[in-house]
This record gives sequence, C-alpha cells and structure tokens, in this order.
Amino acid sequence: MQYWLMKSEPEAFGIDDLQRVGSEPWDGIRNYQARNFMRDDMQIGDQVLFYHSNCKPPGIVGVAEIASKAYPDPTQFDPDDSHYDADSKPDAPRWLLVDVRIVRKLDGIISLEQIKTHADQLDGLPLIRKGNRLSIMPVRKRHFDYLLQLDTE
DNA sequence: GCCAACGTTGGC
DNA sequence: GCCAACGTTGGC
Repeated sequence: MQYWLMKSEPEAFGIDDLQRVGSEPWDGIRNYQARNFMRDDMQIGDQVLFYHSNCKPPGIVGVAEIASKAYPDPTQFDPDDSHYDADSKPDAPRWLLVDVRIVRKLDGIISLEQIKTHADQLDGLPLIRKGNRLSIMPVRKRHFDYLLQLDTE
C-alpha cells in the first residue's frame, strides 16, 4: 500500500466532480515522471490526497484511492483533444492513466498555507519543495496521516 | 551531448 | 497577470 498526492484544477475537475461521478479516469498526464509513478508504482487501493491547484486557496480537499492499474490514456489519440499527442501510436501508447475513486471529501480544506506551517514535520514532501510542479507525487504514510489529521483541528 | 529557446505549471 | 522553476525540443 502506497500513498500519493494528485493535483487537479477545480475549474477542470474538482472534488465535487469526483464525488458526483464516483470514479474517474485520470487523463491528461503528460509528464514522464508522473506517468512512471502510475505505470510502475501505483496499485489498486493506494490512498490519494486530492489536491486543488491553481485556485484560491490551493490545498487538500479530499481522499481518494487508486481504482485500476495503469492503462493507455485515450485522449492521446484524439486529434480534437487538447492532450492529443501525434507522436504516440496505438500499438505503443506513450501516455497512461489510472482510475481514481472517491473515498471522502474533507470537512474543510487543508490549505497549502497551513501545510507550509508544518514544514518541519513534513520534511521531504515534494509539495512544499520550492519549484516543484509534479502533478502526481508519492507521500510517505507518516506524512499522509499527519496531513489528514490537520483537517480536524 | 550541450544548451538556448520555448512552453507549462502553479503560487502569488 | 506575473514570473520562477522546470521539462522538452531541436540546432549544432
């Protein structure tokens, strides 16, 4: 069992959307490091911190879980999709996705600002490393538990 | 293989 | 809207 943080822009797909649909193919990932996490390390049942980015305020808003193994992201083959990749061929797909299922929406939001005040306890968490832009990142269990406990404070 | 140019992310 | 940080591309 591993733990992750996955970013999404709420304007595109937020926690309320995930709660409504229940499970969602996490398409549009076009970063090799993030892809490799999905391909090599994610297992069904892994727990996910659902993070809202590019919004006010950014922060963790829910818990989700991995609901499938990695499989080809169909948007890479769709010329009308903004994530279309002309160099990716169906017999050798470059981009993968996993299905993500809702576990629960948090009572509030664990804001990035709040998270940063706990930097000492969260040492090594990529989210608070300067310049980090990964949209999918591993989270230690210790950090996962610590972050969620901030929601009930 | 180097690196400048460019595009994207994402907090502010 | 700005811009720092970072990844990718492509000329050489």
